[in-house]
Amino acid sequence: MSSDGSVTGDDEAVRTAGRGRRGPYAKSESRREEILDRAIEVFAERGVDGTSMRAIGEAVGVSHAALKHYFPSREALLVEVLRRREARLVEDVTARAGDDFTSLRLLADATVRNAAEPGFVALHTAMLATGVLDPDGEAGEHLVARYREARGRIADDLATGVMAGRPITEVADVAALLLAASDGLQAQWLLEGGTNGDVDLVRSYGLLIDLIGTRRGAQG
Amino acid sequence: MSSDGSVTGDDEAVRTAGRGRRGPYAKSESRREEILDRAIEVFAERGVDGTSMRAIGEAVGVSHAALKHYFPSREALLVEVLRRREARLVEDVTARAGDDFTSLRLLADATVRNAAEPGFVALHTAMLATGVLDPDGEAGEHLVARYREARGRIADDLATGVMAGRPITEVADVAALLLAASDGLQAQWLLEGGTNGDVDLVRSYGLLIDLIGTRRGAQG
DNA sequence: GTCTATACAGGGATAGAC
DNA sequence: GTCTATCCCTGTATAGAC
Repeated sequence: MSSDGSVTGDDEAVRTAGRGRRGPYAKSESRREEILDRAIEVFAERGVDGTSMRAIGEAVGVSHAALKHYFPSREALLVEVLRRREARLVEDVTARAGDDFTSLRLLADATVRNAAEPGFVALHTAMLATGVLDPDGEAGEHLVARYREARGRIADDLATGVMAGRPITEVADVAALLLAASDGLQAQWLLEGGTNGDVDLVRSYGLLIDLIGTRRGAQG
Repeated sequence: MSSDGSVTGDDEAVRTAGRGRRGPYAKSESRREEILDRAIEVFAERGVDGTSMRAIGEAVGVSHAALKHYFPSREALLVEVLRRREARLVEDVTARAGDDFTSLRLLADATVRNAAEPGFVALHTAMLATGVLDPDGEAGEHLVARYREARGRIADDLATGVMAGRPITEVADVAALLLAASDGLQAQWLLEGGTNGDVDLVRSYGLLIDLIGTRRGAQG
């Protein structure tokens, strides 16, 4: 689901990432990684709202203001957490899929994974709202890119698969619909208390996938 | 879409709403209404993030702390704004629908209305995230009730309409799916800059409705 | 480059005036 | 019942030490 495979997603950081030399950003990079690790720990323990800059700073052992040398804002830091998680999810799901994977199958697998990580689903929902309120902010820019890339990839796959021969606008709409339903169902699922609640995330999403995979008769 | 038709949605307030007598809550009620009116003005001018308690307080002419006598929190106040808007939307859409309205048609009409009010769509998305992060908070409680009611009503309508004869779980899943797709598409739509962007909210949602209305072959 | 100190605005909570 | 004053905690911003 990520728009790229990088873990850091930071242009400057990428320049030196993984190399042993002591370049201008070498230390920054490892420090960034450490801060992210701590942030994820705090996040796992206290949730999104509990992950304050001061709490992360405490976990790292520095003042909250020091974090701004590595992340311009709390929003940017949380986006980075999200980015990491997305990259990990893509890896895991594509690995599991083996040879015969389609976007539809990938999406279904990702949903199963999501159902096992309610904390990250909540983070995604929160960042989506943040991005919507400010599309030019860190969350917004990341999500715009991520959704564009995902819609494009899904649409391509659909166009050469189950929707071969359909008009492009319809294919594009279905791609948007697939991502939208995932986000919306996740929200209702969390609202109902997750897996124990009345909303069955995996089953409902599976229904949409079936609907698209087996549909007939739409005039086009 | 609201779980009820009330504008205030407050049990105590409802007791005296609309009556002329000077009961214990009469003054509170008109003051609440005034605050909400001002809040909506501030909200329209400065957006969700700009609608601080202090800003509303200024518009009303009191300190931000005074607002707490009418609304326990900013979250509660914004939920009330949302509630009002939902009630208005239901009125307008049902009025327009005339005799032959189904949930499917109503949902499509509501989407057209939503596309004309991006500010409120953003508010809804923001409150949804707030509710997800804390389902027991004001936003969470309202949304849980609202979605349950909406899912139930849509499911009933589907069961006696286009989905007659289908298994109940499938009908319930489609109901959740219809609300989910609406929320998710709205988010992508706002992310892409609204009506001028690459995501066509009304068209994409219409496609889902067509998909459900004309579907065949799903094994039941 | 890394970090502390500090100041400011926001939401929330409480005490107490009237 | 209505409201101000005030305090706490948060994210953010800046100055400046090293």
